[in-house]
Amino acid sequence: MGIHERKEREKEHRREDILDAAQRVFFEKGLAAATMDDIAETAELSKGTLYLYYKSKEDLYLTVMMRGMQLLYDAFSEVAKGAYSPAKMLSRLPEAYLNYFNNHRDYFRMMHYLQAPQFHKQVSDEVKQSCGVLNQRIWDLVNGMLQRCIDEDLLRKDLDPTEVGLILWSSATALMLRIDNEEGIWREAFQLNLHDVLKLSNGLLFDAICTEKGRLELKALSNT
Amino acid sequence: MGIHERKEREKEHRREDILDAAQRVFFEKGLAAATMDDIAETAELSKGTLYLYYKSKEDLYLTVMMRGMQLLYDAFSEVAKGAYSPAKMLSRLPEAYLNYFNNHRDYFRMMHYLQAPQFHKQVSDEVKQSCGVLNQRIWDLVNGMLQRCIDEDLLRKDLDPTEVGLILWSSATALMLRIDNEEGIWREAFQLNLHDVLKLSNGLLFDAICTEKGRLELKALSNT
DNA sequence: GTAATTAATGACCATCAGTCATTCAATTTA
DNA sequence: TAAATTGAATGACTGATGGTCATTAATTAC
Repeated sequence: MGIHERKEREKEHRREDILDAAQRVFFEKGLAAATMDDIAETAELSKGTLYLYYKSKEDLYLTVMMRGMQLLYDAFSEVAKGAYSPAKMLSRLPEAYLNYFNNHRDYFRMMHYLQAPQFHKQVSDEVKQSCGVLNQRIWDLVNGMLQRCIDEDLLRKDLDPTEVGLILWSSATALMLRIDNEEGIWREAFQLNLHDVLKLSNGLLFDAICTEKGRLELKALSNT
Repeated sequence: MGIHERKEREKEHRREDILDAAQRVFFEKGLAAATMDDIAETAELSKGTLYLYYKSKEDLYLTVMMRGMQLLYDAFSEVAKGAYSPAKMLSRLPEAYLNYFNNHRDYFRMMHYLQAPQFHKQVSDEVKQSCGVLNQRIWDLVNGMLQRCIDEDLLRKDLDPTEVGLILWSSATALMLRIDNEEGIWREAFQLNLHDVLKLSNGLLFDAICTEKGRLELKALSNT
């Protein structure tokens, strides 16, 4: 009796098709400007059908966004599992995030539309939870790497890895958001290259959190 | 012939009344959840009248927000003009911003709802320009202060004041947004006090941008 | 007192997220 | 094979909301 299983597969397939359509529309228009009719038309389905597979527009949005979170997880995972030295790993971490920003800009953007809290109303508990789990996994991964660097005496032992991670992440993300939205403004009004500012910001912070040993090893790496 | 002038005053007064009403509603509900009918009811006017005084909901929003920007300008202005030593000024700068965040949380929030670029569509050119001017004035003020600290050999001479300002501002703001939105999450999931993280982040950055002299003077100040 | 100007109104329009009674095709039963 | 059952898909509809405009009311000018 493979009929039931075939139907399940078809249903899953349709779910993915809808998600692909939603992704195209959200990438192009952003959350607010995208309409469910747009997505329905792109998916070549009626609007009502979308609601058989996803509870709300916001659920669809977050589900697309989770694809982006998974990509980021994979990128960090690569850094963690690559057979690098701990110092190499430490220097690869910001590179990996910058890479993600440059190569998956659409996902990066999606991950930061949802800062306004009032919009979380429409998100189903399941999706909220899935998001939370993925988020936690990413942070655990980063924390693990930073802890290793502390153990190896590359980062100061008096610092908490989670605090360090949050500081590095937040400052990098804040500048990336400016690069994404305001690059022209800063170039024209202040003759500032925001990519350089991001590099400087990272450099200053790493200088401040590294041990002497860590600074030396990172410098040695950047010279090769 | 004072009639015309009286009418002008009344019109200006009404404009302010509408803005007060809008402020109350935006503070309570945020941009998305606030409706023009809410604002009209709060102002005890019909919705149509609002549009005689403001071109759009977004215009109203930004005009309220500019009150908050002015307050921030005033706070920084106070720091710049207070008869402090340059070192005192430097230490007061992050304090002033943190103060603003704590005491004018509603305005702080408003200033960060508008990250999504697609919503700027509805903003009139006049309001956009006014915002830009205020923004520029704030940055000029901060840059001036940082330049003074560089001249006084408190901050490293190889750094650009605008770059330093942007780095300090962005990282502080990013953490404040997390405090505002996610404080509970971080406390529960990672036993992290975000206020402490903010302090640490500032400490690390100041350590990295100060000269030896600057570090000593700031340390002397914090011990008194 | 009458005409002209200005302020205010609220019914109305268009858009859009989400719903649901109905349709239609595939599957099962007899 | 024919009838009955299931459930996927539909699209007209609802309610909410930003914005408009013809009409009304009030004030000023002559």
